[in-house]
Amino acid sequence: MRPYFEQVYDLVRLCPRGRVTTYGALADALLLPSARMAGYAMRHSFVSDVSVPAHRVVNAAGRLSGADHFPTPTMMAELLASEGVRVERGRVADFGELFWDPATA
DNA sequence: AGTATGACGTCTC
DNA sequence: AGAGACGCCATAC
Repeated sequence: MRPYFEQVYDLVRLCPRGRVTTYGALADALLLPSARMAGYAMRHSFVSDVSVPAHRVVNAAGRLSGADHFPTPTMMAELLASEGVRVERGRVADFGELFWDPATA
């Protein structure tokens, strides 16, 4: 059994460009006991040298809850925007359509 | 070994 | 709609 974080990283890396997923969905797909672990792993991934498209992971409401943890608060939205994801007022506009279910990966 | 801490989720006010 | 309370459980200290 590999470390929790690594499992989360691998799954997030599978997220197609221009799509987004949620912490809860990741937790469910990985059978994580709680969604907090997904977020915790993401935060740790940033301090680690792991390259993970963390900007594609948002909370259940499509909010960019992790934006504050990026080098700059606007970086997350910029990255998403550059992939064709519309971000308005700190949340994904077409979250319902852009949502990518990690369980179907 | 015990306490504190969350890039969450859901309910309540 | 916005804000606060609580449950969740692996890591960090």
